[in-house]
Amino acid sequence: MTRAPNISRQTVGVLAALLAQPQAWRYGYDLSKETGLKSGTLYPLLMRLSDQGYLEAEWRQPLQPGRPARHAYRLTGAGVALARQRAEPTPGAAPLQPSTVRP
Amino acid sequence: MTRAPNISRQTVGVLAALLAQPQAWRYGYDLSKETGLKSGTLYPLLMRLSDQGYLEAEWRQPLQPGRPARHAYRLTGAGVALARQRAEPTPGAAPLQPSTVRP
DNA sequence: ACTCAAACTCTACATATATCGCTAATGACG
DNA sequence: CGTCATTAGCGATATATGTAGAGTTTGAGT
Repeated sequence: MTRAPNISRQTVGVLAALLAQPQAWRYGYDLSKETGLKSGTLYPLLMRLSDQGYLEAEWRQPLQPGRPARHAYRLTGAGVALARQRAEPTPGAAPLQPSTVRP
Repeated sequence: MTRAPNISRQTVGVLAALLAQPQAWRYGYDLSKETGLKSGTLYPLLMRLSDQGYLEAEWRQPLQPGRPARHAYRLTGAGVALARQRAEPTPGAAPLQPSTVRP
């Protein structure tokens, strides 16, 4: 391993958005508008987190025909833990060693 | 009525494309590439012809999730007749009165 | 400090359909 | 010929997700 995964500003932003309502299913399109990320950044990011077990993903049928189906995402238990770790750097806590941050 | 419907170059182009294989179901996206028409021109046109009974339309589920469903179109009997009328101006035939062109 | 490779971002493009608002073409009628 | 209503075209934008390839960032090891 030459680099810690899931620590980028963009990833942290998505985790924070998901952590705001940890049990809600969120759509990629809505997350992209909320975080300002473009599809080429966001969707690979969501797929990575999903592959790593931090998100669960589900397809939803479109309400209107002619619109694409929607991919819904939600944090798993591990995802909530990761998001808390990244989103709340525990300001007054014990000095955080760099290696602590990596899973 | 102040103007004859379905006589524009664009409409005739679509009718000609459909007439090439009169019983095949064709997708809007493919027709747009074949005829060079942009979506803002093509889809309203297809919907008009469909509303007027010249086309039958059917939704097809996408092969991959995440892609939009496809709207398939095919000429009806009336559609074939209209397309022949428009596509083959019968060069040596009797002089075509303007009113003949209107349905 | 320097190199190296994995992890990641970003622009552009592709898939498909549809609506909105302004403009242009058409042809009947005066 | 000019006016006027109807019909249609067209660019822009929206809905949603995804891939490709080039480039950047990061941190471990030297």
